[in-house]
Amino acid sequence: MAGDRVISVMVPVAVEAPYTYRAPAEFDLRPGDIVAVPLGPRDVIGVVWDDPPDPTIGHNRLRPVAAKYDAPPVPEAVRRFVDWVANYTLAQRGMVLRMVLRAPGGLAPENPIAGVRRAGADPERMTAARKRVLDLLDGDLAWSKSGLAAAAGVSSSVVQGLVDGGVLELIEIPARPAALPPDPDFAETVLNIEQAEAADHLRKAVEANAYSVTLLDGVTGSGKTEVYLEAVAAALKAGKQALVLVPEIGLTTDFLDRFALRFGCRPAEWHSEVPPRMREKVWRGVATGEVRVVAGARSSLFLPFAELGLIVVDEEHDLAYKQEDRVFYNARDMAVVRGHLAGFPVVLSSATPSVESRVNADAGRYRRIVLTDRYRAAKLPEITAIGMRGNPPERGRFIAPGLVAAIGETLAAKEQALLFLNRRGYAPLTLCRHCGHRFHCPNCSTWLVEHRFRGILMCHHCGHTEPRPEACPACGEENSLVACGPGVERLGEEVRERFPEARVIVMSSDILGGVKRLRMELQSIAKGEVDIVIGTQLVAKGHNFPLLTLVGVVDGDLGLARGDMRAAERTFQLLSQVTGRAGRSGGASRAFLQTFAPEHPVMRAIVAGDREAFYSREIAERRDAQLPPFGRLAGIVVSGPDRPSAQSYANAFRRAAPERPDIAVLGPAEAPLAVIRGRSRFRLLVQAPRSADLQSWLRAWLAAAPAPRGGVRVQVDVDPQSFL
DNA sequence: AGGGGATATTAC
DNA sequence: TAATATCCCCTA
Repeated sequence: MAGDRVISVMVPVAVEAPYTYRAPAEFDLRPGDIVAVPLGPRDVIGVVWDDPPDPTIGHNRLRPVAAKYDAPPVPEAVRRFVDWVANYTLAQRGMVLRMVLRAPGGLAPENPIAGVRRAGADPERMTAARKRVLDLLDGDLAWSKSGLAAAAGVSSSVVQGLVDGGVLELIEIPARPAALPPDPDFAETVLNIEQAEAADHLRKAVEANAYSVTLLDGVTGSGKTEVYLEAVAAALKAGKQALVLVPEIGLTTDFLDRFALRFGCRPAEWHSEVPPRMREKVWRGVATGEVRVVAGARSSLFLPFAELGLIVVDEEHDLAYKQEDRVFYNARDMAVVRGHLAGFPVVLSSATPSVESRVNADAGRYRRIVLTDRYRAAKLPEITAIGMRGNPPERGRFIAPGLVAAIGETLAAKEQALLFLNRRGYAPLTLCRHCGHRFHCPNCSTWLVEHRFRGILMCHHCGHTEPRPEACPACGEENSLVACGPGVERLGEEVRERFPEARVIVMSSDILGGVKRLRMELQSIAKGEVDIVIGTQLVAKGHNFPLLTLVGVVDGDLGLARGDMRAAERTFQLLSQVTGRAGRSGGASRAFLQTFAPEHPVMRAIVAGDREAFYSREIAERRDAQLPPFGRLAGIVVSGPDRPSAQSYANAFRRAAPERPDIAVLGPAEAPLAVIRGRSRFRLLVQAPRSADLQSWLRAWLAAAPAPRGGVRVQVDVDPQSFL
């Protein structure tokens, strides 16, 4: 039609480029505007994008934009971020945009709450219920309709009756905001000298209003949170929004409370447990600028902040920052990119930084601030290694004599102990004493883990479960099945036998009752209602156990066995975090580390409390490691029901290989990496030292090689630094 | 023939 | 991604 324009709209589906639509002139659409557009049989939400419209789409095929939402436009910085992330992760731009638009209800302005207020004389007929309502309505005060009914203990029809009789008048109360505005001057934190200097640096970085990355590297209990909250305060004072990324916010009430002590109220939260209504509120508040601070899981990185001026990544080394489905990204790295694109500082905080971040700091790309003192007189525990060859537990037991003695002493002193074993369930392997049969997962190449409490055998890889039989399925022998090795359930059994009077709790991610129960259990531990806590890595992360004076690590070597590049790093991080749980409130504390390899560099670094020893060794080791040469394919990993075509795709790679001697191709059978979720999808896992070269090479390769049906996905697990 | 499951195609 | 089309295998 005359006056109509042709525009590009990015839709949240798996497509790379925006679609082209006809825009009725009265909409006056500009890039960033949120619209509804027809797509196939339905209408979807889309965003007007900056790409020039595709001229090859015939004008008669163009469909008109259906509506424009009355919502703040998606800011330029967020649009460029979507483009960048899609390009880097080799995901479709539409799928990245989808992560931005994940609160569809957030687009309509929120309905005000129905409220009432006293308007006329007493009703003609007074009842007891009516009187209770009117007694509450003293003066001019407005109440929400439902709140008033609840407070007076009457049904809402009583209130409605008073409205109909003209005694009350209906008014509109604005809906409550997602979060109150945090006050940067609410309560100044008392910092030690080291912290004050660090806070000062961060404050200046925020005031500079320019891109920078600071690695806040401080031992457990050195008060990193207090320091970076000062950066948040500076951002608030500068009129900017701030985002604090945390690995699993659903579980850290502790953090929210500390935030409230500093700023007078809690931040807005964003994570999977936030109910839909609240999500919408937060999304809208972030876009309008009403919400000033968000604490959120990795997906909060894609919120449409109107004026973001700071991102803090807490526990930056945590693996929970990696998303490994649909769009593959590491939120820590993408936070750095977000700061770079919009020109604001990013703070990475950890007691055990990732090796990548340490290397970036050493190379001068990040500024590193080290906090060495523990805060508020807390002391790091004294750590002792127990060599399992020289000092083994009794047969059928898993706690070494030295650790048993230490637990006894701790109980006698009315103190709290934590036993850490990173293995869920009762026993990692079940076999038949008679014929030697071992229980395998039918889908994976792993053993089935016994969960005795639930009476099942379970695969921790794919989730397959089967009941634990009475007789051996191979030879039919009764009562011949034996459990081999310990899991936390079995450890609990041993502890209850040895210390029958102690109050014991076993915590792992498969306890029933979810987050609620977990929070309650953590509270009862903090109140001292538990003597011995036994747990998997759940207990290593973030939770504060103020009464803990003893930590025992039962099988410290567990994580080292796996052949992946980061095994040593992960073990170092986990053991540092879990031993650091002890002694946070001051006083003497101890940790024992049971290990088969006390001479292993990771174990020695933990026992000596020497972080630098670990990092210098690990960095040197990786620098000298025989990395696959540039462009070498480390493997093709395939899953799903589509094995034959996976095989043929692998063969296509093999045929291409002779022309590129630097490419090694491995089919699904030999792929060194385990199964991926997703159906009939292929993913190349690629390692290369220089990601920029790799990216351009991959792009060229993908352009030259026809993609198989179902598509190719490529995950590049490298640092994005070299792109910036 | 026709149901059900898996897989392929398409959307401006 | 979500809706729809297509293909394949099975039973009857």
